[in-house]
Amino acid sequence: MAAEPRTGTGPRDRFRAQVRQEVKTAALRQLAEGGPEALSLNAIAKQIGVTGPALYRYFANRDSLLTELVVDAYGDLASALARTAAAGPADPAARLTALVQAYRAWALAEPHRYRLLFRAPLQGYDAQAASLVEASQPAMNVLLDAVSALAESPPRVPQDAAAQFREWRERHGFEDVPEAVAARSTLLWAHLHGTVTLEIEGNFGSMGIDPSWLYEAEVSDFVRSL
Amino acid sequence: MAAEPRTGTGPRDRFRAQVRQEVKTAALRQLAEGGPEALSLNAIAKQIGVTGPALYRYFANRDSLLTELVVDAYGDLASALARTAAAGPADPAARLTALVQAYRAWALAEPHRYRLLFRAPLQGYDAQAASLVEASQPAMNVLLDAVSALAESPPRVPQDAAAQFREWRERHGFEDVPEAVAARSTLLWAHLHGTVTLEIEGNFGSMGIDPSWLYEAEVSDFVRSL
DNA sequence: TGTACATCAGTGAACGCGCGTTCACTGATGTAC
DNA sequence: TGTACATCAGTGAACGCGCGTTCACTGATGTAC
Repeated sequence: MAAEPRTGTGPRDRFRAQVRQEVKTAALRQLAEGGPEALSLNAIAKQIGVTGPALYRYFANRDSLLTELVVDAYGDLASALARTAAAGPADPAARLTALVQAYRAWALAEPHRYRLLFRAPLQGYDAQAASLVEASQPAMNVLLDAVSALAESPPRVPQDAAAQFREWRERHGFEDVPEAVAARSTLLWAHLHGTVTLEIEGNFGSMGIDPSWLYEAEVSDFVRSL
Repeated sequence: MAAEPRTGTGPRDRFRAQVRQEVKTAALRQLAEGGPEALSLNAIAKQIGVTGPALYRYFANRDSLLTELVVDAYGDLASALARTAAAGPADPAARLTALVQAYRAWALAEPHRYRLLFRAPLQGYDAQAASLVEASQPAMNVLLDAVSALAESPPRVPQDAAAQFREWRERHGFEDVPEAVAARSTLLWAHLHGTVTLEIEGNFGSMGIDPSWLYEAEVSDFVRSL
């Protein structure tokens, strides 16, 4: 009943890895179809043609599976952003625009995964565990870089706010990012998150509005504010 | 077993109204303490010292109760904003700042109710029903007014976006609001929502950051963008 | 190449729990005469 | 003011369901000699 005995490359290990992936895929499909809380081990098991208890060969329990999905999603979002940053235009403003669009596109393509990342912890699930905070860094990193490239002379930020961002920066190994840039990036991220959230929850849809314009205004206002 | 037989003012009606209120209060307490999904009729019944089926005297079913909580919350938020607008400073920019703070304060004071309004519908619950869209109008109204007062010359907005907001405006009886103001207000609202959401979910807390500065920057950037 | 053994995936039954909702019924409360 | 009756709040049992998780066990699979 050990959930993760050891990692090797024998035939059994490959089989394990494959089934684990199947389980995760089924879990995501379930999240996508059912409501956001629809993650039932028994239902997943049924979907991959197995009885419930069999899953305990692959995951210690429901929370472990959930955590793994969250970490995967952070990784996926980060690499989507990194890909955009790498392939995008050299002009900093255009690149930031591309990044914002990539962020939006990722959330729209898989709203259930976006929710997994930023929703309140489900039923006593321990989000903000150390491993999760760590997993969320790379995505933020890409944004920070893009804003840095844009802000030649760091914008003004009140002293006490700056102090908090200085600490945050040092705690997470972003030593080379000016605190004002960190602060400004956070603001952009909060705005982006708000727009994305409302869009994926259908709030703009029920207003009959295509929010594309909001994103454009968001970026251009932001650039002008630097 | 009729859930809402008729409304009068006899002693029995007063009793009914009182119990209904008790039920709602218990429901909110439960939402506040348990996770966001923790709304169990049986648990509510136990809390007010009654068996489960008794609740069906007062609410048709779980969804009805939920809907009523949502409508109440919209009303409460709207009146908090209206109170702020009425009592606030005459200067339009200062008043908008006060409104933003009031919005934030309401969400912080009762995060579970804020989530109730803007979260994705819980397990197949039919949000965006007509009655709910209607209930959400008054709060938006206060915001629209404040932005109107601020925007003497309506800011530029792309044609197609303007057209959508024109329709939205007419559908909801905001005929006297310029579409550009509606568009700009929506942008402000989206930004505000993002910051508030991240704050109540504890994302800034886990970064060790006091987000007050973000709200200030938000409003001043917004005012400058008009 | 063939056999013996250890490993491990998966089963089926069971645990205790909670959920929303229905139903027939009891007993108290207000109302009409 | 007193009695008869209708109204209605609340009960307790039951329905069918699903949940995460444990446990002892079977049977297949890979491995070592």
